Amino acid sequence: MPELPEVETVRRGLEPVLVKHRLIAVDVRRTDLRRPLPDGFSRKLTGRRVNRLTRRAKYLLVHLDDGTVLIVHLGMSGRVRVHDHPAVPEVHDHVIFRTDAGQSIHYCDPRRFGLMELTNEKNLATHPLLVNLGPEPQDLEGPALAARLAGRSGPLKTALLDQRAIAGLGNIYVCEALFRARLSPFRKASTVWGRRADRLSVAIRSVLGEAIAAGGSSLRDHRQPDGELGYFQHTFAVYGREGEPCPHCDCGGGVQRVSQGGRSTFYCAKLQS
DNA sequence: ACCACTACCTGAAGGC
DNA sequence: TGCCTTCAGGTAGTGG
Repeated sequence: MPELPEVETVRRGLEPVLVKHRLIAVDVRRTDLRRPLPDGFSRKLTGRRVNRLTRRAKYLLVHLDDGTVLIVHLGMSGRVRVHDHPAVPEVHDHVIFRTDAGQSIHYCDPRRFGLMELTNEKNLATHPLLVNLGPEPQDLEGPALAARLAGRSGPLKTALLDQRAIAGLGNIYVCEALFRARLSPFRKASTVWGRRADRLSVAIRSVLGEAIAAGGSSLRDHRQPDGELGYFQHTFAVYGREGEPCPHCDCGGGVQRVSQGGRSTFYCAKLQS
């Protein structure tokens, strides 16, 4: 689930739970996420107060009162659940944070592609995980987007997934943005400039903005023991809709699915060029 | 510098 | 019911 809008939704959901609160316990149940949790993870976080919660691309950043910054990535299957009272951990709840307000935050990640790292404010900007990230999509108007795509001979789809070019998009929102912009996923990335780049920029920002707004409306689900995130997918135009009629034309072929770089691309062959 | 491909790990879904 | 294959929102490492 976690692309930029989902991480932003998690950030907003956790803000009232964490900010200005103290971590009174950090229980590590598994250390082997995508990379091992740092040494002394629990000790370094326990007792700290959370000053701010920010986001960079798909990374969640927890800023603590001693200058420590906890970097969290949700990988493919990372989820966060807030419990108002201590709760029995589920199988894939790998890290549990407890706050001085009595709430517990369970970090759940079945595939363990997520990660947690510790750094500090001083080294945050140059941290290896963050230093090569491209700009946030919200900051990229057409010309700036074109500049990020210039010189790239590979397909547009692949370029948009490259976090060094533009940071925060994943497979779903790339498909959706390309459909909105009426651009072919196979088009050479460097051919997107001028009006096409304007269109793509608007499409990216609108699809992310709408997804965040939809996520925001379901934040209360975080609080509920059985609450699942799952809302915006009902509004996908093409993602996961292979074989269904194209929502904006009657091309007959409907939504197609192909594999690009090992990932599924959903698109309409007639509308997107 | 870029690109295609693979690996990491578990679970869900579909075919037989 | 069960076994097998395929696929899934991410990133990083390899070799061409």
